[in-house]
Formats: sequence, structure tokens, C-alpha cells
Amino acid sequence: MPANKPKKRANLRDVASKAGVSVATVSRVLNTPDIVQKKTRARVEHAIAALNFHPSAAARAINSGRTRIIGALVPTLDNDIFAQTLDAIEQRLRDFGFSLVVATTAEDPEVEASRAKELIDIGVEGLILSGTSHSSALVALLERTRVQAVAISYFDPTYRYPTIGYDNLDAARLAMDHLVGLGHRRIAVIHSPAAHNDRTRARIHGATTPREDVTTACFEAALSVAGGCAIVDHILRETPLFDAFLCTTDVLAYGVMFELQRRGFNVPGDVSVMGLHDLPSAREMVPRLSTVRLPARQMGRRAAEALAQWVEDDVKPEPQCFACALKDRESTQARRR
Amino acid sequence: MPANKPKKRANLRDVASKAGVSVATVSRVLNTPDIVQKKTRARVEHAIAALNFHPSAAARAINSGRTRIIGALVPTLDNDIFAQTLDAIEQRLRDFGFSLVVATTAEDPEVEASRAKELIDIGVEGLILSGTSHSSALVALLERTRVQAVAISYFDPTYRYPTIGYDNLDAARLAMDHLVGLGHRRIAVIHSPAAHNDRTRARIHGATTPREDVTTACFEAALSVAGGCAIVDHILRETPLFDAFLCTTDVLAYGVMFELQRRGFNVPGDVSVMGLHDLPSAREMVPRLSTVRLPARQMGRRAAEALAQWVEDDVKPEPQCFACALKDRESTQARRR
DNA sequence: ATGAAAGCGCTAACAG
DNA sequence: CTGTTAGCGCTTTCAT
Repeated sequence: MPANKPKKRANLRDVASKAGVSVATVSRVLNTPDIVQKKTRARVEHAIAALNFHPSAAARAINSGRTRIIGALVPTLDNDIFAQTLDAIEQRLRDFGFSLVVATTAEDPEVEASRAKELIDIGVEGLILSGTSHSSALVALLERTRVQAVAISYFDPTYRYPTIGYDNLDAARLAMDHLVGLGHRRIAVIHSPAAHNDRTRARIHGATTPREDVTTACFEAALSVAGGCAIVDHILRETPLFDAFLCTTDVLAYGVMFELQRRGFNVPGDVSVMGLHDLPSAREMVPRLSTVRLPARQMGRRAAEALAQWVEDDVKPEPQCFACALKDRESTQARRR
Repeated sequence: MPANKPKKRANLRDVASKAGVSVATVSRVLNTPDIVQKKTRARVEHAIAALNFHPSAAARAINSGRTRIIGALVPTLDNDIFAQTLDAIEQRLRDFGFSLVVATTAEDPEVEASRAKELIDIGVEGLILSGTSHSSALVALLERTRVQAVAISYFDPTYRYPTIGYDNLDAARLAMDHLVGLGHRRIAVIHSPAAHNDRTRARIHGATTPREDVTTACFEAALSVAGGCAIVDHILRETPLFDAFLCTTDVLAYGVMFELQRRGFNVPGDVSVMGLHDLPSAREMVPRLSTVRLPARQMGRRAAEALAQWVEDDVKPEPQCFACALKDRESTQARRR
């Protein structure tokens, strides 16, 4: 009995012989269908379907250098700060036929550089970076490999890679304006660790720009709801109460608000709390959190398409700054004189 | 002046000639260093470093069939339900030298199947699926391509792919036990759309198992904090108040609790609220949310390593069920008689 | 322990 | 418009 078909994955040659054409023609049907005669194309397409042929991405990559994979480097997946942005990136990338591979950097530039190297090794054609604080090793790597990169969550038109984001300093200032406008004068600024995080630094900067009659004090908290709780605990132990808490991210604001409430403070009656981001819970919690809305999805969408087009058509995207918007809700209130 | 080095990416041949060995030896140094003589190996390694050589993943893939990429199919990235699990998966996968590519399915089996095909086309060696409700097209695809898959967030030892998760039915029952034990008798079960979601169905099932003297009513809400708010709004308009709300996910519980509080109900004084998952905010909010803790990180870790080992060493993992744990906190309280 | 050589599946000149 | 052919960078026999 003759050996039956081993039934392995069909390749270009199989399709070509089945369709009675050359491999080149099959390749053309795959990549530039328009330049193939309609009838020939039909035959090939039929053979492709019959053999359930799927082109090998690896073989394609080795020849064309194209993998259609984009990498994203984010500090962590562990809270929902990046959820919407990543969701938008993934979806938009797919519109352009790209896949998304994610790596986490733990907010450490060295880790980031090494993750970037791994991503480039697996063949990503472009990289989405968070912010603009990166190790020189990363920069050198990108330089050397000529992998395109865009930086999100930040805006700096002078940065070496196009930034597609928002003005963190301005966002924080917007929040501070609101608090000051409400009559608050002693304001605690609660921020997450800023060591390697330019977004956070910019926000702190925006929040602490000196203003007449206003005093601010900064406190660093772990980037988590629990971190927000803990810092309130700490502050209440050491310092007379502030008029208001300005948190550089909603995640911290949640914790701050919860802890204040738990201790019997009335928000906003006794103290105002502001966040920054406008995460999904912000507008639903009680009281609804006043915050500054970050254009997370919009930014993710745009970053994805900008990078896709850069990689695809070699058009380097312009830096882009999306507006942030004050969301004046219930957790802030004018201070009675 | 002679043409300078074009300075392109070094390849195996370059390394080989620089080290004065054959490409085969270099390949061995890369893949099976032990079978290369120490001295030779040192020379090769030196050349590799000197040329800053990085093997091409594509070329490797085309020969070995190995890409060291794992795909994860999740319903959405848009809320933090998958955040911890994905974070754990990504990290654990990297311990095994695998990268993670993510695709979202919008909870639609057809979309899922087509995403799976795309992932397989780019060469993923294994797939992490959510739950066990999948289209037959997906199953056929996995069968045909012999790509390994594990299903998470669910436990069913009879399922065709190893399930690594928890008992959703039991988790919901745990929650219900707690509520009933507290004396609640009229309980609203708030769940997200269950059409294509076996985890949700199992939870509903667990929550609605008939019990003496207990009446339950189910309400479907959009899977978001806002969805939880909206359903409370809806319920209060139509139905006499329940003793307790059992939400099949914390996300909904947040919304339910917020909306109840906003309307002046005292939780847990007037009504108890339970969640299911134990997301980061649950234990910090006011009142702290009673819930059933899902072993999200543990599960992610285990799923990642199980799949990695399956792909690597061809050891098919055993299904595994992690325990869920009741977190009795402040949002539930014994009903006074 | 090392090398020579044959591909892997595809793309991209180039020729016709 | 289609076919021929030469690789892409690596792994993998098979020799030595």
C-alpha cells in the first residue's frame, strides 16, 4: 500500500503545482493580486482554498523583512491605567493588519531596554513606548536597528521619537486651577513614584507651580488603590489636614477618597479630592470623582495608526497632543470662607 | 577609499568567518552549547559579542518551526478583569523565553476563531483561551494545526483542552451561601451578558440553585461599573427592594454599590452587596466589598508555565482547579429579623 | 567535536 | 502577465 499523503501544511509549491502555475504567480496572488490575470488568479485561489494553504509568516519575514508585528512596552499590565489605551491600540493595529505583542517594563529603563531587545529579536517592526524616559541603551538599539518608535502618554514635539499623547503638566495644572479656583489653599499632591516616570514628574510639576497664597506638599504613594489609602493614613498622622488632595492619577484618588471616607471625613464637605485620568469608576463612585480626563482611547488609536503608517508607508508621524478636559464632578467643592 | 562596511545586521556566516569556524558550529553554540568544545565556544561567543550578532527569529522559525510566541485570546482589554491574569501570564511566559501576543475577541466565538487563525498564521506555538465556549471552527483549526491550547478562568476536567482555572459555579455558590447564612432571602443576581460566556453562566447557575425560602431574580447588566449603576436604576424602578445584591463580578458590584449609596441606601444596613473576583479596589472601598476571591495571578502564572512546558517538552498539562475564597468584609451584614 | 551541504517557504529580480 | 532562479539566515543531517 502506497504511502498516503503525510498531510502536512501545504506550501507555495504545492499550491503552484495544483494550480498549474509557478510559485511566483502564487506569491503574486498573495501579495499583489491586481497584477495577476483574473482567470489565473481564480485558479490559484481555488487551489489555495482546496489545500487550505496559509502562507508561512516566518518565511515571509525572512524574505521581506516584514513581520507585521508591533511591540508595546508598558510599565505594567497590573492596573487598569493602560487597559483602554492598549485595547484601542490592539484594535486599531488590527485594522492595519498588525499584531500586538506586549511586554512589561516594571518602570525600569534597564528592564525596558532588555525587553525592547527581545521584541526586536522576535522581529517587531515598530515599538510603542510609554513616555520619554528611556535608557541610552534603548535609544542606541533603536538607532542601530532602525526600528520605528512612537512614545505615548506624553507630549514633547522636540523628542527624538514622535510623541502622541497629552500634556501632563497642563493636565495637572488644570486640576490645580480648579482646586484653587474653588478656594483651596493648602493642597496635598499625591503622586506615584516619579524616579523613572516623566509623566508623573510633569504632573507633579504642573501641580506644584508656585501660586500666590497656595501651599502644596508632595507625597509619594505606591501606584495602587491601596497606596492611596496608605498615604492618607500617613499624612493624617503627621500633618494638619489639607483643604484638598490632588492625585496625579485616579487610581491614587480612589484610595485617598476611600480612606478619607473611612475615617469619617466628608468629601467634598471637609476636603476636596481630585484625580487625573477619568477611569471608568471615576464618574460612578460616590461622590463622583472630579478629575481631568485623559484621551486614553483616542491616543491609543492614533498611536497605533501613526506607527502602522510609518512602518508601512514610511511616513514619519507628526507629534500630536490631545486635549485633556476638566471633569468637574462631586468630589470637589468651594471652600467656605 | 575602499567601500566601508555596509554595517548591516550580522548573520551566522559573519560570525562563523570572524570566529574561523563553520556556521554549523555557531548554530550549535547558540542552541546546544554543551556539545561544543569550550575553547571553540569561547571564540564564537567572542565573535558574537564583537559583531553584536542577534539570531533572526524568522530564520530560526522557518527551520525549527519554533517561534517561542504564545497567543492569548481575551474578550477585552478594556477593564481590569484580565489585568492581573495577563500580567502574570506575560511575566511567567518570559521566564520560559516566550513572548505574549494578545488579541481581543469581543466575547464573540466567530471573532475569536478568526483572531485565532491570525495568531496561528503569525506562528504562535500555543494559545491561551478564556473559558470553554468556542466555535467549532476554532476547534477544527486547533486540531488541524496541532497548536496546543489551554483554557483559563474555568475548570472542567473533561474539556478537550486542559482547563486551568477555578470553579465558577462554586465561587458563586460560596457567595450565595454567605448571603443566605446572613439571613438574606430575597436576592438579586446581577450578571453580565451570558450568551457566549460559560463563566458567567456557571456563576449564575451557582447563584440560583434553588434553596428553601430563598428567592432570586436575575438581571443582566453591561459589563462595566456604569452597567452596574444602570441596572440598580432599572431594578428600583420596577421591583420592591431586595435584601441583597449578588454580582457575578466585582466590576458590577462597584456600580451597584455606588448607585445604591447615591440613592441613599445604606450598604450593608439596608441591603447587602457581594461581588466576585476581589479586584484591587474591593478591599479598599467604603464599605469594603465582600466578595469571593478568584486566584487570578496564580492561575495566570500556572497557565503560562503549563502551556510553555507543553509546547517545550510536550507534556500535556493536567487540568487544574484553584480554590476560591470567601472574603467577608463590610458590604454584607446579617439581616435583622 | 566540527564542517559541508541541503534545504525550510517564501520574495524579488530578471527574463521572456 | 508569468516563469525562472537566486537567495534570505538559520537548522540539521551526514560525514569526517
